[in-house]
Amino acid sequence: MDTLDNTLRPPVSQHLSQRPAQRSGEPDVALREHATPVRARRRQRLALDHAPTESVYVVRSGLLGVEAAAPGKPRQLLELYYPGDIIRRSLVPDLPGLTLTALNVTEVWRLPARSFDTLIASTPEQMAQAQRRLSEQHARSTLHASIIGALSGDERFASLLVELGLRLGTPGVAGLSFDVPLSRTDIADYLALNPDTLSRITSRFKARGLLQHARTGHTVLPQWDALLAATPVSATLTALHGPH
Amino acid sequence: MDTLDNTLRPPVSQHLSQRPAQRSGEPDVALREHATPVRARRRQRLALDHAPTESVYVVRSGLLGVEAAAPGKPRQLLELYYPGDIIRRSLVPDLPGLTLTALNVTEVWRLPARSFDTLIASTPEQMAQAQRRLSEQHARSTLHASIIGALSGDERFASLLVELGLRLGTPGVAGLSFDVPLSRTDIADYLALNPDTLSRITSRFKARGLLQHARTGHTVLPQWDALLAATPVSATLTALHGPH
DNA sequence: CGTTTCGTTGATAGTACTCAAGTGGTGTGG
DNA sequence: CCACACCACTTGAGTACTATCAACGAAACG
Repeated sequence: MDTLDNTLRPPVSQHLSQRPAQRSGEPDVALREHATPVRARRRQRLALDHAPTESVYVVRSGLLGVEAAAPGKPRQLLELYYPGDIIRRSLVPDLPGLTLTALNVTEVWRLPARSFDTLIASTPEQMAQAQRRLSEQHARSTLHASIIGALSGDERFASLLVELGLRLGTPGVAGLSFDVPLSRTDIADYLALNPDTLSRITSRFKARGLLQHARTGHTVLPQWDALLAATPVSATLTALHGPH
Repeated sequence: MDTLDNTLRPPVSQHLSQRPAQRSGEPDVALREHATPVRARRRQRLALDHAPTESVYVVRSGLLGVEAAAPGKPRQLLELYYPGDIIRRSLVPDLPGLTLTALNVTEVWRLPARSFDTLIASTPEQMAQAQRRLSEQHARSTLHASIIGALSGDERFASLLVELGLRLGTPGVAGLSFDVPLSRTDIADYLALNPDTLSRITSRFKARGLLQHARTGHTVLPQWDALLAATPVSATLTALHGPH
């Protein structure tokens, strides 16, 4: 089942709105001219080659993720990519079973790594913006490691809900709502949890009134403040995923 | 007890040697001129300020790490920095209790972020090298998240031993040997394990003959191949921490 | 309307955590 | 030189959390 592509919705509130792929102006017109627009459906894989044929993807809409699966280990969702993010092989470790997958209906710009590097280097603004974005992605990666390493299952799930709420949520009468672009398995693999355990956690959250969701994947977070209180890293998440 | 600073030793073998801070030539003469050399003793903290007074550190020798400690949670060692690595606030998430600490006797170059950015941008080679290094650090961060999230305690510890062996180890008659620059607590916090649990793991490793260590912190890995077999990510570790 | 897939839930097992006691090395002072 | 305290590490026993396995139910698909 395809879930809706939330990233195309216009922002609704100032504090809990989605952001456009690029914040300030459009310094990526040069990229647009040299890049190939690629549309990917849910579960579609994108090539993640090494240096000679390395591609750079710039996310335009939707959600992607890099997966790994060591033999004998459950699949892992290592990183999530939102609109504006930069994806390339050299940023990702050489793990067994590494794939770049669209979790959603997505649109990306693809261009050869060489072209990307020279284009980016052509103007200082583009360079600065790309570096800022890459720094942000690095920080998010570290934050994710921190969440996986230090928090309990409930706290991890609350952290993900906060992240998705900040990224995709639109305020409504019943609370912040959005369509979850991830399947149950995706979420479990992202949070380093067993799907069964995750199911217990979601049941607990629903019982506590922190979460309502229809089977279509549409989710409502009725108590945003309580959700923020349910994870020790809510401030960090807001800084990295909230509006700038 | 201070442990030795291994990073100044010359390489001994081709496959398991240490690397100099910079691999190819010395493209960082410009940095050297504008940077302030800073020496730090074990446990010394270095400022990790935000944008207005942000500093960039380039590691010259020794080992550093960023720590975080959410209230009510054990301390976490989020990332390790080796010679050649670039450290700056914007690369790290805004976690509670965030500090940059020297785990070792270290020497770093410190310079204002603005100066660093302009210096790096002055020549394409420096820019390329800095980006390569930052990509590598990003990949290491993701790999660490993968290790923390998917592997058992034993596998995590084996992964760390492989990492340290590749970075610091010198071949000897009894096996690969090096001085561990991390305390027991450091290791536990880095691997997201309890110190007690870590102690059990090391005992198990010693019993299996994978590890010998004197209380001075000097460690010998008698069976490198068996150690590689003890972690599913040995190939990835070798790619990121081994000689290039 | 069967078949498949996904999510839920219960029972059980495994792993790591917590608390506490014990051990060995180290440094200090008598 | 020994007694003592201190610290880091080890180890045991009990607990908590998550994983595993299996059964069940509901929705989706042919």
